[in-house]
Amino acid sequence: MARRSQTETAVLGALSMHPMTAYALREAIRDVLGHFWSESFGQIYPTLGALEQQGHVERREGPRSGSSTFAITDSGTARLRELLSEPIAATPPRSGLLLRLFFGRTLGVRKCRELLLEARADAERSLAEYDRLARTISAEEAGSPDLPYVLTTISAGRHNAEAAITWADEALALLEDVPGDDPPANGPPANGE
Amino acid sequence: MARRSQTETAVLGALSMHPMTAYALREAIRDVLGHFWSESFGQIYPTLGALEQQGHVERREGPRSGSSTFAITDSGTARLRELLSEPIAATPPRSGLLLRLFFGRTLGVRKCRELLLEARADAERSLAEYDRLARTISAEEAGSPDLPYVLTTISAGRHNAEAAITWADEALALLEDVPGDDPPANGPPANGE
DNA sequence: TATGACATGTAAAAAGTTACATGATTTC
DNA sequence: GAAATCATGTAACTTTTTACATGTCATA
Repeated sequence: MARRSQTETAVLGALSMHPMTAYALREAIRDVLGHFWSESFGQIYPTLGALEQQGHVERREGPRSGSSTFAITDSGTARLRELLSEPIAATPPRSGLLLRLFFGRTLGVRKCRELLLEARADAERSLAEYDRLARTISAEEAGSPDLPYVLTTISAGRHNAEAAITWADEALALLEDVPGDDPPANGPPANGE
Repeated sequence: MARRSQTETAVLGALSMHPMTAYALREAIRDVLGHFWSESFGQIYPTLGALEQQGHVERREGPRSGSSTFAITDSGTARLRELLSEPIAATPPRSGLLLRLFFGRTLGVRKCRELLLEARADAERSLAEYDRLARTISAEEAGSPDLPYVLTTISAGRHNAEAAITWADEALALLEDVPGDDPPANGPPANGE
């Protein structure tokens, strides 16, 4: 699955739930899909244009003069089904946190602890945000056939956040026992930055 | 933190553990950092070259004629410490699995179940791999000051994999109750929207 | 002496991000 | 009537991936 077609998936998918303007699409992708997917806005308009040309979406009159609402067409739904059925392209992992911890000897125990505390706090915040989101969406979309699927993805986020908290606590405990070097050696230890 | 400097971090970090050839560096980045970080190999040689010019790494005679072993210098260690201290650049999430599940109504319950079973199996495999890795590294690096940090990152992988398994089971149970539509062939699912 | 692992690199293409440019409409 | 938000788009830039080109050494 070429990368480009993943933008297509996100756009068609969002439109499969409600017709909306390109602007609303941006926001939906940022605020709702945002928890597990990201699209750069620079790609949305070109993709929408291409989808329109292919007849997968239809441009209708928008809420304002000069604005358009886009709706998915039957062929768009078929295309979406096709895209969703393609094998999942593995996204290479990139965790800046783990990269830093891995080289913790050089970074120093103290800073590692700080990073872990931050990560823990972030995860707590995410947890609260997922709960809020689940409540909001359950209310807004009550009875919608999309609801169980949406709740499933939110639950994935919850589980990840919970795992992050457990892990951080464990790692903090483990680092207790590590000699508190705080970078020894040569270089400027407690300075710059 | 510009993207480029993250490649620098990975390269300097790996060399901070052992001096090695560029080839071994590639493998270390693929096999060890690979669980939470990825670098495209096309960047490693140019980055090494730049680091050499800046005096952060030193080229020594390698194990073969024409090959070189690279070692980190004092200024390289200082630079690494600097890079590790920079704020973590948030990497935008991109989960192909969640993107598909989110639009599960269009994809169909059956295929969603298949995806979840696959994800569960993947997580089980990861779990086994993390255990193997932890054993190998504990033996190979016994007593190394890097060991606790390395084990911490492996533990993060374990926790994630465990969370994925719990979540998948939960999601599978939840999807039991969803009307088994399995998209009415090709036509629009519930309507035209 | 052929195969596979070791070893070093480059160039072109694709993808993604960012910042900008522009204007309409609502709300305070 | 000023500010915030809604709305649409483009261009330049950076990053990343992929595929390729080349050669050495051990070993079976």
